Parts: sequence; C-alpha cells; structure tokens
Amino acid sequence: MQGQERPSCGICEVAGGKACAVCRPLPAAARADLAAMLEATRYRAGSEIDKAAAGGISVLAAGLALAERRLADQRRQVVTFRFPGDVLCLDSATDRLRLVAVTPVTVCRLSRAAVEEIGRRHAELSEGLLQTACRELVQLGDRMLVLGRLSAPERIATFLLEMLARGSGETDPGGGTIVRLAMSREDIADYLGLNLETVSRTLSRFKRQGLIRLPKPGRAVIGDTGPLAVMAPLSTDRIQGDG
Amino acid sequence: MQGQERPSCGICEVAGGKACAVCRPLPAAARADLAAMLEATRYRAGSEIDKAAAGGISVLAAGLALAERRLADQRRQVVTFRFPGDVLCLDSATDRLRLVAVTPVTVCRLSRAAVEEIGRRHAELSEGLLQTACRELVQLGDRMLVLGRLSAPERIATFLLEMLARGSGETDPGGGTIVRLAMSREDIADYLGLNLETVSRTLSRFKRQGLIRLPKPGRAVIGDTGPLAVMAPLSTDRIQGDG
DNA sequence: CGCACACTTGATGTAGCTCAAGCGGCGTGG
DNA sequence: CCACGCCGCTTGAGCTACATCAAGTGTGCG
Repeated sequence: MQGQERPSCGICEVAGGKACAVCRPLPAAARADLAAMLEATRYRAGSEIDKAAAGGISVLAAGLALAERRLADQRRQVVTFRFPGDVLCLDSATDRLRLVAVTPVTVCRLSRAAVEEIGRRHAELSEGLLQTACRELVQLGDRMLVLGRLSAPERIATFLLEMLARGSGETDPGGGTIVRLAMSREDIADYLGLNLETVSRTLSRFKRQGLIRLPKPGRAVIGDTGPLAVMAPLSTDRIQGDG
Repeated sequence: MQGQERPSCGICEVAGGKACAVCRPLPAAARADLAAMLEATRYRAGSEIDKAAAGGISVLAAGLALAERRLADQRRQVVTFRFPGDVLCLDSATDRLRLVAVTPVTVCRLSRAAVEEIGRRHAELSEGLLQTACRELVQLGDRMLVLGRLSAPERIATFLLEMLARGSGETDPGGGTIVRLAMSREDIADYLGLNLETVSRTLSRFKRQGLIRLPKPGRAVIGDTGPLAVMAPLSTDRIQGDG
C-alpha cells in the first residue's frame, strides 16, 4: 500500500517522519536502491564516530552528535550539532573535524562506490549534496555572526531557539514546549564560544526572569518564544527572511 | 588585456596566472565555451556587488571583495574576504550575505542557463562546485575556531598569515614579504570579531616587537613568519596537516 | 548510604570594549 | 607650491562583560 511506504530508506529516526538529507531529494525508487547499499553502525555516548572514507557519505540516523575542532592546547570549538537526518560528514569537508556521539547514536553510511552508483542513476543525489553544502554555508554564516558579534545572553537565547526549532516540539504538562538539551553545559559553551560557568549563569538568569524553566537536567521548557526572540537578533532575522 | 592567451577564460587576474575556481576543473575546450558566455562587470570601491541570479555563479576576476552579514543594529560580521579567482556567490548560499567591493573590482558572471549548458557538456563543472563548497566549509570551520576561541593577538597573527598566503608574495626592498592590506582596520575588526582599536593596538604591538613592519598604510611586511606562526595555533595545525 | 560528576553560585581578575584625544597622509583649493 | 581639512589610524584612560578560580549543591548510581 502506497500510503504506508516509508518516507526515507527506513533506518533514520527523523522527527516528524521526514526523510534525511540524502533521501529527501530522491524519488521512491532511488530510496529503495539506497536502502540496499546502506550500512548502519551504532556508537555509544561519548565515543568518536569514524568518518566516511573519501567520497563516501554518512548520515546521522538516530541520536545526537557534534562536530568539533580542537587546538593542540585542547581549546575546543563545537562547529555544529547533528540531529537525525543530518549529513554527518560531507566528503572532505570533515578533514580537520572530529565527530563525537553526544548520546548513543546510529550512523548510516554510504560508500564512495555506492554514491557513484546511485549518482549515475539519479542525478538528484549530487544536486542534493550541493544543496546541502550550500545550506550548511548559510548556517555557518549565522554561526560566525553569533561567535563574532553577540553577547552571552544573545548567544544563549539564539541557541535555545535553535534547539527548539530542531526539537520534536513536545509540550510540557506544565505548559510550554520542551527543548531536549542532551549535550553538557561544556558542549554548549564550546558551541557558543563561552565558558561553561557563563552558560550556566545565563540559563539561571533566564530561569529567574521566567523566560524558561529547567525542570530536570537535560531539558529546558520555553513558555513563550517572544521574549527570547527579542534577545536573539538572528532568529528575528530568520523569521523575517522566511516570510 | 582581453586578447591574450591565458590559463583561464581570459578575464580573471588570478595571482600566478592560475585559473579561477570555476575554470580550474575544466578542460581547455570547456573554458572556451565558458568565455563566450561570461559577462564581466566592474564595481567601484565601497559599492555593493549584485548577487548572481538564482542558479547562476559569479567569480571575482580582479580586486578585493568581502561578504558580510549585518544585524538590524548595524553590528557586522565579515564572513570572508574574496580574492581574484574566488567564487563570489555560490547560488543560494548568499541569501543573507551582502557582497561589498573593498577595492575597485571586476566580477565575472555566469547565468543559470549558462551553468546548466556547460554542466551538461562538462560534468567537471558541478563536481568542481561541490568541491568549492566543501573547501569553503573547511575554511569556515577554521573561522569559527578563530572567532570562538582565539585571543586578539592570536587572531591578528592568524589573519596576517592568511593574507600572506593569499598575497602575491612580493618582497620588500628592505627584506621580508609584503602583505597587501587593502581593507580598513574596521573591516579587519569585523572579520575577526574584534573592534578597530584592538586591531590597531595589536598591530602596533607586533610592530614594536619586531614581528612586522608597517611601512605605509595598506601594507604590512613580514620578515620571518616563524614568530607569527607560533602565535597562530591554527596555522601550525595547517602546516602539520599539509605535511 | 556515599561517591562521582555535572551543574550552580560566588568572589575576583583581566582582556578587550568604549569613549576621547591626537596624529598624519592625502586630496583640494588657493 | 603650500595651507587646510578630512578621514583613517593610533594612542590613552577607564570600564565592563566575561573568564578564572573556588566552593557548594544536587542527582543518579553502585
């Protein structure tokens, strides 16, 4: 039955049953081709995720991962968080990056040969990859503005709204939307170019000001996005841009 | 100028006579195709550069440009500087970016139709574009580390070595290599997430310490890259990575 | 029950920002 | 040719936001 057909290759746990970044541009037939060539691997929380071999692609099927860049003295920058459906590793773009599982994770890998095989049969694949890369470029532009020009509260507000946008939208019994924060304060700090104490203090302040609740570790609840959006100059931008 | 045989389509003034990012992956025959479809436009210093229409590509042929992101309150982040041969505007990746000519500039534009036409005949084009996008992603990863985790002197040292790497390598009569800094202190500040006084002070300090000379506005002279490289944790990384 | 670990909170330090003069090179106009 | 004014740059003094260092607190797990 056609309505029951899965939106993706069948491995990803993408929120809302949407397809992952690789499957999305492909027609159903191609997805079947894909599913036969995929290799799924699991990693435990905290472990490093192997990168795809040159020319291959890997997609995060389930869990939360991050891409980090580290200096010799251990200073760290978290470049992005990766959610289910995100391309983890776009070919050579990850040379200097380490991919780390934040929670237990399932990774879905497509070898170079498979990419070329599917690419030959379905031009949508390579177009989709360029699209993905361009979307990443836009996102990294936003990130640079955050890192270069925003104050600590602005960064945290931007971050919360970003996590809200990527979350499942689950509502809290006490009202408001739950934002799962599976990563540690230190991960957040390294993502935002702050230190972990500043992250903690700022979240506490937001809580005192009634902007968020922190019912239990690993989650925040946002009652009204309005006040946060006012503090986050980028997200208002984004809303205007999306029209 | 227009009539001479060149390694590229004939418009770009890429240092060392190399081809631009679009021409590079293409065989000579394709470059001829390309040259016939190009449209070159000049902009004066300080003016905004029109983006290519959706699906089109534009390349910086001559001069220095920058891509910036701006907030409503005029805070600015310079995302990249663009040198001759760089792709200025990779399709939709520039939605939220403004492209500004730092010096007088020549831009070389390829319409969507032309991209598709060449792409059909030469698969190298679209592969080259994905490569370009991936290279940009790597570079933006570096930039995030700079913005999120480096001190002001580290940022300036990194910047100087970056500009050195992209420059023509011309040597100063008094010894050392000339680094052309066509952009203002404010541009540098917005590129590095600092303010213009900090940039100025740090450059002055480097000068006092004998790391650089500042013979005339718009240029710096680096005698020995060693001490700067020691201060720039990223560039040492890069050297290790390349080795 | 108690240890470990992540997080919070507090006290203090400081790098870089802000505000405010100077300086100098260049272009304009006498 | 020189005088003047503009603009980008430099330099200084003081401030503040965030980092650093150092306890506490609580939660989950053995």
